[in-house]
Amino acid sequence: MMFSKACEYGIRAAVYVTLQSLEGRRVSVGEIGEEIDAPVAFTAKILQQLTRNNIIHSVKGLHGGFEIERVDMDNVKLNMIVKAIDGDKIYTGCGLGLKECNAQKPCPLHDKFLDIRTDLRNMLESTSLFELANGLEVGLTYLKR
Amino acid sequence: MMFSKACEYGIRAAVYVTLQSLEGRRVSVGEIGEEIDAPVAFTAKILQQLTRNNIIHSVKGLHGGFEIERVDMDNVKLNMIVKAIDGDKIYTGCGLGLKECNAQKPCPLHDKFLDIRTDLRNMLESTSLFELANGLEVGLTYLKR
DNA sequence: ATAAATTAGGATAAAATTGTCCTTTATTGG
DNA sequence: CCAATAAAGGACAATTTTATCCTAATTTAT
Ligand code: FES
Ligand code: FES
Repeated sequence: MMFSKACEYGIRAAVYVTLQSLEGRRVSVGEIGEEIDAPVAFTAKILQQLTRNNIIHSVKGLHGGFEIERVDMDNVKLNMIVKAIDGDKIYTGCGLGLKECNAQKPCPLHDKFLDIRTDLRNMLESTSLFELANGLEVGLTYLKR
Repeated sequence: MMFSKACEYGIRAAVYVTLQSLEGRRVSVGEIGEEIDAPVAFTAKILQQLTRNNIIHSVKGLHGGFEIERVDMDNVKLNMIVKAIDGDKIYTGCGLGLKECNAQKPCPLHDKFLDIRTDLRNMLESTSLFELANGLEVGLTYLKR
């Protein structure tokens, strides 16, 4: 609705990896797909993007899998994931579909749209994976239903 | 980025029709496509949806075209157009892609997402076509670039 | 009546996104 | 070294969204 499916999966996956890394567990693509209720092979592609962008870390081979370091749980904010997967159209795009958002030659919705986008941006830039994993840990929130 | 392409075209088209109806001019699909820089045949489909939803009015035949009545310029709010074209997933969807947004079993982003969505909703429900056409009329805003 | 203009609507086509499958590469344990 | 395990990556398939084209229906002017 706001993010692509790939991005939604990406965030859910990253949060799940965070949750498990907090317990010291490395997780496989299969487990991730299962636990966030996403197609495994597709999720694998997205995890590749996240590792290439140094958002999570992958280890090949026996006992391998995905993990995230404790510092990164705080340092990685949602906007980094969104940017890695959906690019920055969420920041540069125009709400009414003009080539780019441009205050010099704004679309009729520009001002109102900018307000909301700024809030969205602030939200994404300030929420960390750790924060999101916390609610999960205490059973307040869910990654699938 | 937030609305489908169809919805973006739909809003731009409706605003253009509003602008021209203010001058008493009925406009053709061809002119609309031209003036909002959108594919004509595709725009035609979208205009059909808008007329079926009584958002704008169409007249067939020679000197026909699209128009919108003065009262509707005030009564039609953006949320009606978005709903007609994109449905209500913008209201009911979950930011992280769970089946539906559900406060009983919320995703980790639910609270923060709801704040932003509420603002978006309020914005859409309170801005009318007339308001948007006004900025255009005085040359402050643009429907194409 | 007829011709011209204009929307309505159906059938496709093209492009983008989402999803699957299979092979390769790296790592570990025996 | 060898077998087993797991991510990386390439090729392809399905679905959805976007876009085009053609015909039908409606209205107006002559
Ligand atoms: S120009 Fe359209 S949102 Fe800024
Ligand atoms: S449950 Fe995800 S946004 Fe409400």
